[in-house]
Amino acid sequence: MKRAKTKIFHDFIAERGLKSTRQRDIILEAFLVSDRHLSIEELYLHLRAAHPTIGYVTVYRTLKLFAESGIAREFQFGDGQTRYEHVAEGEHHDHLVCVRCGAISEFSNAAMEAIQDEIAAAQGFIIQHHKMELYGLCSACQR
Amino acid sequence: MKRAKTKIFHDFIAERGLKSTRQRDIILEAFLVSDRHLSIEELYLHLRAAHPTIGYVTVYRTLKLFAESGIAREFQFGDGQTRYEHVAEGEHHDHLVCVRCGAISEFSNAAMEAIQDEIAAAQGFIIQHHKMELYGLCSACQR
DNA sequence: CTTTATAGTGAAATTCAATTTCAAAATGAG
DNA sequence: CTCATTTTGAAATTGAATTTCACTATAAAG
Repeated sequence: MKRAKTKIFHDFIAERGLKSTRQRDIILEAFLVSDRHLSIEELYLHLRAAHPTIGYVTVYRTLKLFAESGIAREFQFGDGQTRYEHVAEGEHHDHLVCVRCGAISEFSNAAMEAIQDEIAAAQGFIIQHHKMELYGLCSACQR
Repeated sequence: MKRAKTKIFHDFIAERGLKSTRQRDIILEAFLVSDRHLSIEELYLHLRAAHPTIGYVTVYRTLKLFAESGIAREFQFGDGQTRYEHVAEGEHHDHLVCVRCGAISEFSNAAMEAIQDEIAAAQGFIIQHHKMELYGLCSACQR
């Protein structure tokens, strides 16, 4: 899985005539090993411990490249930071976001997708993608 | 409807010990008559034609007040601007967003809400609110 | 109808993350 | 190794939201 994404990204780099650099490899490794849903800032700070020479901008640009290559996806939850999550090929899921602790968990539901298609069809709308997030309290934060 | 919201807002102003001002009335009137889903910028520019002395900041603060009073709701679609939409009491709906022309239409679906509740319950999550947007091409933009 | 304490206004300044710029450094094709 | 091209990282810029502050308007009390 991790290996597969590494290959996808390296292939992407090659196809586009881009260069393989030490920084990109380090950032890729850190991203793949990380929790899902990291923001640029979070990944940058995390990396800085072991690699103080890698700049915020490089992390920013590299995450963009991950998104373009298809191994990551950009997300906006309500906190003003752009987050990047891992993408498993073919898989789609939505999110549960805890408004207290910020934890993000995932779910997917075929019935829901079916209803979305019906709704869109009824209005002659062609869906390209969607966003579905449930905000509330995770079980740990209920007290 | 429009009258009802005017009253709700005026009551809110009174309860909070805030003051009724010419600017607030003008902005309220313009908001209620407007298309739904206006951004601060859009409403500000629209107002400026007839009321050049009203500042951006006042529109910004007044829209926030509308949201607090319950007659409006803040929304983030993908375009970097915060938008405000009219709220009908008790009513909830979701959005279809055209990625080409930016048109926003609405729908609501009871079955979908039921599924959301099931999903949350299964994870011991308590939903406070949700966000559901379908992005794609509206019928007018398919060609 | 004043007075006066309080809230509101608007311009300018600030914040905050994202994005761009640019000179120096690294990569890799030949 | 050489050189054209891409990358990098710091600094600058952008764009929207938000805060500050001096001045003005509101409305409650007298």
